[in-house]
Amino acid sequence: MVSAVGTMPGLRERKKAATRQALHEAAMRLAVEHGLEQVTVEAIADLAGVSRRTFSNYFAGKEDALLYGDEERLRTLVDAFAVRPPDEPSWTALRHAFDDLYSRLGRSPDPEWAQRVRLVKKHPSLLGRQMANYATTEQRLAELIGQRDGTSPGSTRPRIMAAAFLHGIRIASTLWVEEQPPRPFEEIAHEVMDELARPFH
Amino acid sequence: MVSAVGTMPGLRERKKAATRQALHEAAMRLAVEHGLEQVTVEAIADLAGVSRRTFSNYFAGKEDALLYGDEERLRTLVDAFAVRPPDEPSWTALRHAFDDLYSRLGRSPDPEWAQRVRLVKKHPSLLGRQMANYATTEQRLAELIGQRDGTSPGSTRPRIMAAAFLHGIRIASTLWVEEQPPRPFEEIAHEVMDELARPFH
DNA sequence: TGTGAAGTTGCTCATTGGGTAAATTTGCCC
DNA sequence: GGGCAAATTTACCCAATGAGCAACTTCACA
Repeated sequence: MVSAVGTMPGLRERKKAATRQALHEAAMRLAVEHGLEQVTVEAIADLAGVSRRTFSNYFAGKEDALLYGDEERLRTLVDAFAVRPPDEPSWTALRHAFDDLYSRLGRSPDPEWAQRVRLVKKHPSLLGRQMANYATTEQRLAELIGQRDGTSPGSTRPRIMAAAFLHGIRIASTLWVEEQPPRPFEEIAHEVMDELARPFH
Repeated sequence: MVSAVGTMPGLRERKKAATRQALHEAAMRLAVEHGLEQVTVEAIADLAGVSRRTFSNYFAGKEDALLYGDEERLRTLVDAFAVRPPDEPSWTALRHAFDDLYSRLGRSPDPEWAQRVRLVKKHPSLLGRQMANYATTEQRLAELIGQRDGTSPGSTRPRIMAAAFLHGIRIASTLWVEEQPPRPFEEIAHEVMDELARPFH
């Protein structure tokens, strides 16, 4: 067999990733075309070429399937933060991780992403799942920040920083799809981050 | 009839509020006793003395019934902010509104509240709904802040302040139920708010 | 190539959310 | 008090869902 070099995950893992991605894309297509409420799990599974039962093996519901892209985006961001040089202060490392992912990626970070943000705005059920993603990500990120800064576990500082950063990104993305005329995402995000640095009064 | 004085909302409205409250309390009792997953909508309706269909007229699901208390708490907080003197800067007004509701209420702001926070920590489905509540509240609060500060609509500043304040409260409440030994809630909340004022680095 | 593990599928069932229409309760005017 | 209109509850219903189970298929690894 022509084995690929390095850490190719094996056929099994690749197939799983493929069906997961297929289900996600099917959910997106159908939701954009017909609106979320009109989309059944069965239709998604059909379009992805698997059974309804298999859908349940991958996602807890159509909302999860739809937001899988967001989940990945957040995971990537956290990973990028985790590998920043350890001598960087956390907030700097967060902003650098963000810049690495978005600013360098050019203007439109992800063509589907804007659609997803718009879908979330329309459907409250999506909002819940998305916010839940942010909350769990906040947890993981806070732990990483705590390790980096060497603060005692249970300290409030890392949690607040994690929340501020993530919800800053969230707010920036909603502003991004609202703003008229449109501005590039990273510009808005930077503005939000700077705003966070300024004290409230 | 012995009509009550003042702005009594009428029997119809009072009964609606009563059943809503009854459903909420029934959901709480059952969730605390048996765990959220074991609780069916039918059981909640039974305990509240209404039909399953009536439950649906009040809440979209058991999570909503459970988090009704949180929804009210947030509504009260926003209302308290709205009636602060208009010359106060928004951040000051937010903190004063908070103090009015919590500090003056004595040590334990709500005996059920801690239970709810714990339930949300255990069940991800609750986390989603709760975060959705925060997101919609964030929207309303941002509008009020924008009006008070006279910023142009669509400005980023009010949204960020609303998010910072609300998620500050959210983080404070999770810390509150975690912390060992326990500290009063408003102390933790103040600490979090102060932390938010300090710039990140 | 064989053997066990992992993944898929069809079947099934309890639960759910909501449409509809009948029945009941409340508000209000006489 | 009686009666009518509007609001609310309820019973009945159905499509959709999430998940347990057992058979079947595919993959990994020796």
